[in-house]
Amino acid sequence: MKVSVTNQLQCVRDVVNPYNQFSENPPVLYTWVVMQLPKAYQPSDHEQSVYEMWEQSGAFQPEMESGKEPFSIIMPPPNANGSLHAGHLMFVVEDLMTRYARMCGRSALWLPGTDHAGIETQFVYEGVLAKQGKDRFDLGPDEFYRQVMAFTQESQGTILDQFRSMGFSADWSRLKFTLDQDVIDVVYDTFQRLHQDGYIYRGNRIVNWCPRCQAAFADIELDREEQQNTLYEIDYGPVRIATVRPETIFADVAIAVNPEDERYKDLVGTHATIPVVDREIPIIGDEYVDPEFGTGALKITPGHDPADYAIGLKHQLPEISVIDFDGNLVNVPSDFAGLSVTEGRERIVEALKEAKVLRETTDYTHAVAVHERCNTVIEPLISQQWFLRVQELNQPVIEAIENGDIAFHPERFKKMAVDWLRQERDWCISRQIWWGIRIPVYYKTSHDPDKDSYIIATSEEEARDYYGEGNYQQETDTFDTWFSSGQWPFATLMNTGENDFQTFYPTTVMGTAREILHKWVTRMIMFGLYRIGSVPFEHVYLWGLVTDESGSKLSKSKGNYGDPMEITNQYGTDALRMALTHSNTPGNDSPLGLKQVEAMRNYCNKLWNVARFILSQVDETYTPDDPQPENLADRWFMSRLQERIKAVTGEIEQYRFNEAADSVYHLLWNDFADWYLEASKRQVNTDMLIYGLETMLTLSHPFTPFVTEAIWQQLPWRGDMLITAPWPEFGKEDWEAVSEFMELQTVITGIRGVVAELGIEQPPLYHQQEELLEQNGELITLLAPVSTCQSVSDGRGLPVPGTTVTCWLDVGEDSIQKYRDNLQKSLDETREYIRGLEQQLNNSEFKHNAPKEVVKDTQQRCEDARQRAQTLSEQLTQLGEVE
RNA sequence: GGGUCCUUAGCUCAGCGGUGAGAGCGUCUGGUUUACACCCAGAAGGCCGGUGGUUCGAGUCCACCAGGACCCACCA
Repeated sequence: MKVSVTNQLQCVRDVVNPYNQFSENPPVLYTWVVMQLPKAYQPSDHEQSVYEMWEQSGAFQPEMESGKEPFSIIMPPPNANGSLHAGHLMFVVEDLMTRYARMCGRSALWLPGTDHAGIETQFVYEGVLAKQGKDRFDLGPDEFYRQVMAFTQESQGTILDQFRSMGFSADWSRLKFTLDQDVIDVVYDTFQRLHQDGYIYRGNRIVNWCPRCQAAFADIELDREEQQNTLYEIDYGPVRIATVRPETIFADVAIAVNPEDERYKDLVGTHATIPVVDREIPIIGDEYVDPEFGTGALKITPGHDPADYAIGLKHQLPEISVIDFDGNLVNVPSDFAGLSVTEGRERIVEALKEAKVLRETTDYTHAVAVHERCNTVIEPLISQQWFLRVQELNQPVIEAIENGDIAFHPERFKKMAVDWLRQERDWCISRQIWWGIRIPVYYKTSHDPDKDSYIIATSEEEARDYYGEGNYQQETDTFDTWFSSGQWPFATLMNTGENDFQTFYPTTVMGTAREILHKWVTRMIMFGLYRIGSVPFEHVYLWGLVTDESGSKLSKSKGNYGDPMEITNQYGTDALRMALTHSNTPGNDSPLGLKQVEAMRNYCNKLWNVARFILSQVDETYTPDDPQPENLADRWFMSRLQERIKAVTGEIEQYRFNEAADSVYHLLWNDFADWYLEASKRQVNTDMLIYGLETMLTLSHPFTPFVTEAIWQQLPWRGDMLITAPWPEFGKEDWEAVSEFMELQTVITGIRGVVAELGIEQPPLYHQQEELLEQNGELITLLAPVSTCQSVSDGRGLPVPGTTVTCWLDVGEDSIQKYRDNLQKSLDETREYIRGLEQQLNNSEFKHNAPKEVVKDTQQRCEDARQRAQTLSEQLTQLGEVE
């Protein structure tokens, strides 16, 4: 007989459950079927079919026009050509939030997309070309774009399949790509408006040039790399300067000194001479110069240093370029022309030595800027680029953040975002990358002096309308990828469905890595406010890196990079998801260890087995009724469930997903499995068990969607799917039951401790008409290693420690004496504890200032402790008598 | 140079001002309990980095110090 569960899951909605196959046969006890299920949860048996069921059912698509409150997250688009890596793992919290919202009855949309990943993909494809002995210049921008597009479309599926295997409940029917024409149109429109409003300009400015990529990059795309260099001190006639870049002396236009510097004060206004070429340059005064550093005199090279560029502008100095786009020297004496920067440096140092102007060299370690993608040293140089003036545009962003229009989780990133926005300089938005969105600009080759030198146009016809007939050249530069992805929230929603933008903008949450707070998050807010007039999201949830257990970043080169797919294959996707959620605190790195994943695999298995046990308690005709607590354990567990539902709900709402995961974990393992399930072996309350199971599955679903749904599909009375089942509501808590059951737990734990410590076998337990024990004797004999639980008129034996309930274990005399010390110690500790509490209670200021509940609580605590101490001491006295 | 975070059990980390400080893993002891050995029961293990301060009350808030991680920045 086939009992494979997964085969049953193919039908969507009208799910077949394992009973149906017996329906024409004589009734078969469900217990029997359940016991045929594997003892251990096998993720691979379920994940694919469960996912297919969800996807085919349309559960990932939000219910539109339902009047439901919308909830939306725009997924940070992964590289269309890439595969799943550590950087995507925290997306599980977005799935978690989406699933939670969906279960709460909201119209939930998690909108996925993929990114063309300009530079990265261009690199990859250039590699492909290199194997054919070609480079991109052999193809030209248009052909190159065409080929990369084909390449991307071919490999796009991988990452999406992997996201599916992670259980991501994104609405794939709305999938967008950053180079979709409708997205590009939105970006063009924004560019047009920004230009009209005067925020865009084209100009010769100093930029961060990567000779490797043949492109300019924004400051934020650079990394710093420590480099060992030499600081050269060189005589420039009357002053001596210090530099690490002697090869740029040909581009010097001035020497700057601090005007307060006594040594050089008088030289300001006179001239210095560039050695080797013997060119005279002015000596100027500027506060920027630090008299303490080097010689206190700074050579000014506006063409090749950003700081010098700023000084040059201030003093209206000329700009000389001596390094070309390949990083070679140009416009220099023929001895140096064509040399690379490094060779040029060596050659000029020799020349300086010969000229006897090189005075001193010192080793110097400093940070040089390198391109974050290829690690090539950046050459600052002047080139013509497109810029966006951001200061004014950032103003409303700062206000929105400070007003709290956007809530940051954790909050500290609010300040970081604002600080960055305040100091951001004009943003160079043009890239000499070909795989990207072409800047919509045309130039007329012979341009009419009465008209602009360029025209914003998306096609040549448009340009022609303005300029008339002639030869046109299209701008080959593309937009910085962040210029377009900054518009992603609305560029997507405007093009995914008729009412999507109206319904889901502003989106609810943006969840992303904290490292792109500046690059992406602040810019999305900026574009949202500029284009739409409202923020693009109401909450920002930021996470750090997923690292290995020692806190190192996961990387292939470090060898600690496990393919996440290997982990999910071995332990199951739920285990990885739960481990990630559990080990992540907002804003911080998450060390992910396999031990943790294993522990969560065990959690999934525990869930599976709890279900197996409970299902074995019902027969196939069972239909659940409202749970009615019948005994103390029922009442306690019912109360405990209410409390936990409330807690988990609150924790999720407050973005404390790790705590929510922890709550769910312990609810299952400790409360449900260790206590309630064990207790219910005495008296089965089926409705309670089922209510507990269903609640447990629901609470756990956002964390571990597969196993919970797989179990849900086993519930014969259920024809629906857990993914769209309602999130549980919580009712009243029963404090009396809680406190009574907890006392019982204390007694049981106390007995277990004593018995284990002494290594004895099931002694009888005696008490003197203790109501709690009298009513729960059977439960105690079931859960604690005692042979019986009896009321006696004259109790004797070893008192059970830690409880106010007076009871004794009937053990041998030597055992009692052996344990006496433990009891004495316990008594001493309790007395010490009481002393502390009394001290506090006697403090009039405490009574005066502390909230009433706290005082009352403290009194209660003290009272309980006194009672325990009294019980203990009486019992010890009795023991003494025995002795 | 500016900023942020971290420092709690052997390891990795939670801990939202309220009082004997928690988890997972690891260690030790004992278990062939038909839900689960991916298990059960028990135990050991902490001056919560240091010094001050605020408070009736501090692991939690503030200041400084020490060590570590990261982000930003135009000292050549």
